[in-house]
Amino acid sequence: MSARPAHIVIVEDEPVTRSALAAYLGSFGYRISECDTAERAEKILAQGNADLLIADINLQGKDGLEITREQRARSEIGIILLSGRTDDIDRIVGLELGADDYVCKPFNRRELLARVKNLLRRTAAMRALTRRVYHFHGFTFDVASRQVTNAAGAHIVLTRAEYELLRVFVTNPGTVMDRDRLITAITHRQDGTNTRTIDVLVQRLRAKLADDPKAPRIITTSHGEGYVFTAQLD
Amino acid sequence: MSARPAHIVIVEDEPVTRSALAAYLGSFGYRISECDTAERAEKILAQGNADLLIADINLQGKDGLEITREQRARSEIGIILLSGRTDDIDRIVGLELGADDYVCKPFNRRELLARVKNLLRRTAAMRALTRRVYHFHGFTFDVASRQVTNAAGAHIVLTRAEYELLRVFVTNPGTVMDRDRLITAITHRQDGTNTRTIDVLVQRLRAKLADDPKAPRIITTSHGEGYVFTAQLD
DNA sequence: ATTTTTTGTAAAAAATTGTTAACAGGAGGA
DNA sequence: TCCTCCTGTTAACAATTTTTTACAAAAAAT
Repeated sequence: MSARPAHIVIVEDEPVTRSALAAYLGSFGYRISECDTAERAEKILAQGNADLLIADINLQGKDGLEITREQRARSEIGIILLSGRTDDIDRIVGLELGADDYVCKPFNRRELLARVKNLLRRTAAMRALTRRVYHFHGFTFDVASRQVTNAAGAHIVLTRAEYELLRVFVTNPGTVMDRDRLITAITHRQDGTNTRTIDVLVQRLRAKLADDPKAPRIITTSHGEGYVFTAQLD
Repeated sequence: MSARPAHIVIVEDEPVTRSALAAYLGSFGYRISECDTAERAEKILAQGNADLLIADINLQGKDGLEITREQRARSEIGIILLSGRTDDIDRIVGLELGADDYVCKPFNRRELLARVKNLLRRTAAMRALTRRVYHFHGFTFDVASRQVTNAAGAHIVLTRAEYELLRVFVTNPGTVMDRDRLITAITHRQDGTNTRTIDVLVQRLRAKLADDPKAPRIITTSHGEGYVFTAQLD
């Protein structure tokens, strides 16, 4: 039984470096997502559950600096840039764009681990303080305090799984998500959980949000694909 | 920069480097305290209003690494180490002691400025957490004197374990903590204590804080994972 | 129109937590 | 020293949450 490990996204198009780094950090219990392009990384980052981004500055297509600029504009995720060059200008530009750290290859992995740990300590505190409140269909959903109130102001009690499910939906509006993705976002188990669990949870969440399954306005079924959050966020 | 400029303490025994650095950072509006020894720096840091520490690793007497170890034990102040050597070992030791950054001389001052800015952004959130008195849901919790008072001003007596538990919660808001972590935080031993002890302590703490277990607002159960402090700290 | 696949729902089963009570050991007082 | 009170801990059982299972209903495919 251990607390949810930090989720680290690695973007690096050189396979050897990438997998070595992933294996090393993974061995310390972090949850690692490996990507070879900026586009794939952004898909994962869009899910909103990543804690730290490690990006190579020299990528084919969109590079590490562009990812840094875009991510910093929308979140406070920790960012560490990797580079093959020990160029001052590159480093300064990266840092001024808001990257928290800049490590030159070849890097000492123990040093990188120390930097990762320190940065996660910083961002953990920041995450706890950034308050996100969503409004839809008269409901108010406070992510930090896990509270939901309806249009009448009544307090709606959500269980942990219902809360996690609503959080995934609300942070990915308009995106069809299949059951596997929803399961991994919700369960704390390691082994495979039956995907039908999602159906039951969706049903209970719909009931609490007064959403009619036959004409859903908040959580819509996408037959053969999964579910989508279709309420208007205001 | 806001009304109150960030306060940066510089410890460097080489006068030229120190005053150049102080002048440069000062020109960006930061409040700078210059010191040439660890002892003087500690006096200023003890006042508790510093936001960032920049320390040379090679000082006469107590060096930068020792300062780092001591400060990290008592606060979450941002720490940047300076060094004349590009030695891997020195750097790793510094980072593992909890320094947020490590810059080798001769450093580019624009780079250092970028690092200072980024680190201050991170610690701004953290500073709110290193307070001594917390307010939530009408309660006041004074960590130093172990006192809790409710909205009516009545004193609430906490036992040692209840106090330790509340302290862990309050200093890690929004973070789901499993029972093992909570156990080791309140009993300072590693051996197998029944994790269900936490449940009983949480229940008693909830009772004293008038938190309904069926719709908790202060200490929320995260089924299968642990507990989270979800009250808004103000 | 019929068959197949997928989803909604209810209810049981499994896992986890809430609550109460009891016990051991330490602190402090008589 | 013995006693009492209090705290931390464990155990037992009740209540709740999560997951699985089963089957009806709906949607898609043939």
